[in-house]
Amino acid sequence: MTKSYHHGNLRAALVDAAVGLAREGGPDAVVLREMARLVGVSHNAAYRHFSDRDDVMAEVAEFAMGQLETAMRSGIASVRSRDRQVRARRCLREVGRAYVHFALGNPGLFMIAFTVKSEAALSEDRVLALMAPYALLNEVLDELRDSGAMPARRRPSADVSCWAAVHGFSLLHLSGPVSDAPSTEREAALDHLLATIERGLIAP
Amino acid sequence: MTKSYHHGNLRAALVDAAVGLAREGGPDAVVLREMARLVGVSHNAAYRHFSDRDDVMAEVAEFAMGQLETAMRSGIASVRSRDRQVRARRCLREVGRAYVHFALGNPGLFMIAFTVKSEAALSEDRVLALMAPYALLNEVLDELRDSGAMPARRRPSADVSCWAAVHGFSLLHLSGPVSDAPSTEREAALDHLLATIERGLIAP
DNA sequence: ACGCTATGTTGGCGATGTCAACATCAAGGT
DNA sequence: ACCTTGATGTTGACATCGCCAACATAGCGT
Repeated sequence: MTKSYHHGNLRAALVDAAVGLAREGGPDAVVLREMARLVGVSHNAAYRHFSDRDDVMAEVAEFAMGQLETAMRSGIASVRSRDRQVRARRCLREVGRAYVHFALGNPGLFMIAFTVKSEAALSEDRVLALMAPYALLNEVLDELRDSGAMPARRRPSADVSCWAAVHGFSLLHLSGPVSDAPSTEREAALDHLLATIERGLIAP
Repeated sequence: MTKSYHHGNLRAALVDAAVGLAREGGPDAVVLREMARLVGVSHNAAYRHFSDRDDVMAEVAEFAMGQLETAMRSGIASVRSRDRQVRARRCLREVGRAYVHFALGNPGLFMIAFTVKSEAALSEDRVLALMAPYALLNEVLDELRDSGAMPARRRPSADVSCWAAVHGFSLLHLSGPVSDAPSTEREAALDHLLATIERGLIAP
């Protein structure tokens, strides 16, 4: 019955295929006709489930952001400290490390997560899903302030600063001039970056 | 005579057109056939001067990096301090500010500057040209260390940290979730970011 | 049983990057 | 002066892609 004229859940299958393509070759590899080929359906079938290629991209981006969020959450979960301030600081570091590790480990997905057209009309909950990692970072920073580890006056801009640092680090290593650095060196550089940001935020 | 069969300096004209397209619409707008149309020459003419579309992109990227470098240099030139340490710190800030301002002021060019395929066979001097902004940042950081403003042990990873911060900040505002922030707020966030990084690097 | 609507399919259009074959010019050796 | 040669530009074609229109089929409610 799976071979019937109607696929049953073509949409999910197409998203799967799109995610697969995205993993392999990044944004440019997400090709509607190739998705259809993979699923065994004829081109144009996707237009019954997606309005547009951008619509597909947004779907993949949502998936990627979800993956990124769980990666960040498991980073937080790995923190064991009892002291509240120490714990808050560790959480920030682990969130940052998880972010970068996800980006470097899933380059295609990561690139797509930030390829969403701003002009594209996004539904309310889709926007919410795309912002989940950002919201999580904000929680961590709130705790950093509430625990007293960071001066409260730094809180408003801390989110952008932290995000910029790890985001830029990831991109420099993905499509930038330091993309050929060995992983041990890269890890050391990441440690230094996270430490620098932490010092900058913590300093009284 | 300019209307002769042979254009004279088609290559330069094509690069001009490509840069123009890049300014308008970013990487995707750099279309070989459109370049040819703008110059008034038939498609495929570009293949006598460029091996590939990637070759054209590399050319535009080189131009963009050149512009970025001069922007950074004029940022440095605006620093007036006499004290060596203060001066070094100001230079770092102005370089960072110039980087971000260039990115936000020339989104298309900036995006292309970091779109160069790593696999593409780049000539030695082309690689050098593409790394010029990076080299300039390194000079500034060397002076920050030599002046004693920054502990020497921080020097090795400082380049990546600084670059990551401003690069990430730029991208978050260009294609990220904070792209709709008003410019005054954006400028304040940039100040905070630069201050945070500076604190993180300077701290003993 | 009938029809309505969601879902797939076929065919086509315009655009793009790239290749192959051809045309034209500019220069230089004889 | 002429003719060859290599560089430069053109024409035409092919494959691929996103998207639109027209058509076909299946499943569901009445």
